[in-house]
This record gives sequence, C-alpha cells and structure tokens, in this order.
Amino acid sequence: MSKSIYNISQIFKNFSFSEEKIKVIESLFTLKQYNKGTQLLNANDEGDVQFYVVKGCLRLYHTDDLGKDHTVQFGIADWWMSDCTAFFTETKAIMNIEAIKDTVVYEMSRQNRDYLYEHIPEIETYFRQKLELAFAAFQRRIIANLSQNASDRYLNFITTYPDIEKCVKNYHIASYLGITTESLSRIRKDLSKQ
Amino acid sequence: MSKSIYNISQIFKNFSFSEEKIKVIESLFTLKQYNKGTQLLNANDEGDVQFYVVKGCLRLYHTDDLGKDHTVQFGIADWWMSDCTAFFTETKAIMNIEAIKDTVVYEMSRQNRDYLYEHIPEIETYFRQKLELAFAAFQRRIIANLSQNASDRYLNFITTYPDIEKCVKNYHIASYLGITTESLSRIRKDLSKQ
DNA sequence: CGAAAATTTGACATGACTCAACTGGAGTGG
DNA sequence: CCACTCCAGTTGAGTCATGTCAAATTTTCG
Repeated sequence: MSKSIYNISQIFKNFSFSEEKIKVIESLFTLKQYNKGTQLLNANDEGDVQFYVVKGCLRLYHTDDLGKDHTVQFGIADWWMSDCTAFFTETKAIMNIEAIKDTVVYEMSRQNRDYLYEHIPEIETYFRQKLELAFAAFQRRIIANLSQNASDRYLNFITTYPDIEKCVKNYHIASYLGITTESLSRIRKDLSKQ
Repeated sequence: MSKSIYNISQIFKNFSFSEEKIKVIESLFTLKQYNKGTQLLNANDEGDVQFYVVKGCLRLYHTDDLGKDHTVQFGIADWWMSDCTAFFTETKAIMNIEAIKDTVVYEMSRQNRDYLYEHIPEIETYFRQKLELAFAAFQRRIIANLSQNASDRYLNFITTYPDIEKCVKNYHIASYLGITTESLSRIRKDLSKQ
C-alpha cells in the first residue's frame, strides 16, 4: 500500500484514534487534486459531498438572477466546505464551489459521514465542535455586515483572515464584502493615503 | 412532585428517551419565565447559558460603538438561542439577549451540557443536527444580505418567518435587515401601493 | 383619556453603484 | 526584445438607494 504525503490523522489531530479506526476513516475519504479554476460543485448538483481542504483555496459562492457572484466563504487549509443547505437537508445545491488555487482536498460523501457517525462516535463530536465554531463565526459576520460600512468590513476581513487575503483576488474580496470591485479599489486608495 | 405544564420531552420529540433519562435531563434544565423587556444576557456577562424558547420571543442583538442595535436572530418556540461565540469559546458575551414578549425558556448551562454529552450521547446528535440547520440558514442569510436590496430582504424575511413577524416591532425587523426604521417604513409604503 | 411608544413623512445628504474609459502587469509569440 | 493580448485594478462622472434629522401622525396601553 502506497503511503500518501497527506494523512487523515492530521484532520483529527485532537483525537487519538487507533490505527484500525484511522484505516476505516481513510477508506471513506477520497483524496483529490483540483487545478485552479475547476468547479467542484455547481448549483442544482446533488450537494451530497463535503470537502476538507488540505492545501490551496476554495470559494463557496451563490450566483444570483442577474448572474452576479456572491461569496459566502473561502476555505483554506483545515477548513471544511460545503453547500450546507444541500448537504444537511438533502436538497439540490444552491451554491457553487470553485478552486481559486490548485487545491488538494479530502472528499466525504453524506453516506460515508453517516456511516462514521454510527461507528465512530468521536467523529460526531469532531463535527459538532467544528460547526459550533463556524456558526459562532457566522453570527459575528452577520454583525459585521449589519453594523459596519464597506471600509470597516474590509479592514475587519484582512485582519481576521490574513491567510485568505494572500490567496484571493480583490474582486473575490469585494464579492465577499458585498461591494463592487470599483468601490473596493476606492476604499483601498483612501486607506493607503493615511 | 408538582407536574409542570411544560415538558422536557417536547424538546427531544424525535428521540425516545427512557423515563430515567428524561429525569436526568430535567434536573439539568431550569424552567424560567421572563417578562417582556427583560434582559436575559448582556454584553460582558459570562455567556455560559443557552436558552430553549418554550413560548414567547427572544432577540439576540449586538450594540455597536454608536449605541445602535443590530439584531442577529429572533428566537421563538422550539429555537435555541445564545451568544454562540461566548458559549462555545468560553469568552465573555459580545451580544445581548432580551425578551420582546413574555417568554418561557429552559436554561441550560455549559457545564450541564457537557455532562449530558458525556452521559447521553443522543443529546450530542440532537445539538449537532440543530447546529447543521442553523448554520445552513445562516449561509442563506449571508447570501440574502449580499445579493438582495432592502425591499427584497424584507419580503424574504416576512415570507420565511411569518411567525416571527407577528411577534416583533417594525424597528426590530429594520434592525435585523440592516436598515433604518424610516427606510423600512418607506419600503412598506411602496409595497402596499402595488 | 392621556402619555409614551411606534410609525410615517419630508427635505436633504451621502455612500456605494453603474458604465465607460484607462492603466499597468503578466504572459505569449514573432 | 518588442508588440500584442488578456486580466486585474483604477479612475471619473453621473445616478440611485438608503441614511440623517426633524417634525407630524398614529397606535398602544396604563
């Protein structure tokens, strides 16, 4: 059996699983490599897969009726990413996921997740904790969206997620902040004056 | 022992717990009644309590530097409510919770939650599922905030949460949508013309 | 009924958008 | 090494959605 340079156990580094359990988990995750620009999920697909980012950067976004993109989340190393409405409620995807850098992921199907929940209870604890932190972060994002102007949201973003800023184009940041690229450009100009 | 008209088992209606387990759970939840206008949580409090709304309506909101309120969530019957950043990361509260109607809740401390996770694994499944749905809803809320104008967000809100609309003042809705009460008033006027 | 709270209205200000044009850099090929 | 193209980012002028502030009106409730 060939040994990958990537290892499942890094995902569950806070849990000490036996070799045996690791093997079970390994058999239910699929390691994949996507080139920059590749779509991993499209609206109306079955959204029955979750992605764990090992390396690179993914973008989760919604395309509205006018064809405009709106970025919901970026995903870099050690983040999980999915259209949660589709994945959790077993409906078709309403969002898209694309690789905005060459990216290595582990994919896990909903079916395999259910199997793991049943056979390795710690997995449920792991995902419960991940969800708790992600949900708390989204509550804070809602507050930022409601209470800050575009300039403050931009500053908030680049200080909260400096690692993401390095990966993404300005037009991605604009789409995440809910502003146009032109506005972001003007904001950056104003900030650089001071 | 007096029998309350409220019952823990309604919370876990999808789980069939033994009488014994129900008793354990019951001993770890505190039934409380709050009058309209009461603060259940204030920023800088220990945010180590979660509220399950039995009846009434709660509002989770953030107060910014200028003293303005921004509503993160409303909670009506069968919803859980907390400052998740505080509750999950064991930090001080950054949000406030108030009763906007006379409200009956079950309170559960973080400590009691941990006890339950350890002794009744189904509880972890219950909260994992609740979190999944709540997180998916927040992903959709982010999309709405990014892609819709104020009028569409208002229509979206009142059709998605008609039960909440009945409970809350227009200025609460405005604060949830991220607009002023004056703007909401004008939006309602325009919509009523058609 | 009367006071306080909530909502509406008007006049004006402003932050962000739109559209179009322009700049600059990265790559490509002759 | 230059010319060309493509993509990302910037700039300018005008517009629009929403905010601000003050006042009027309506609703709620003791």
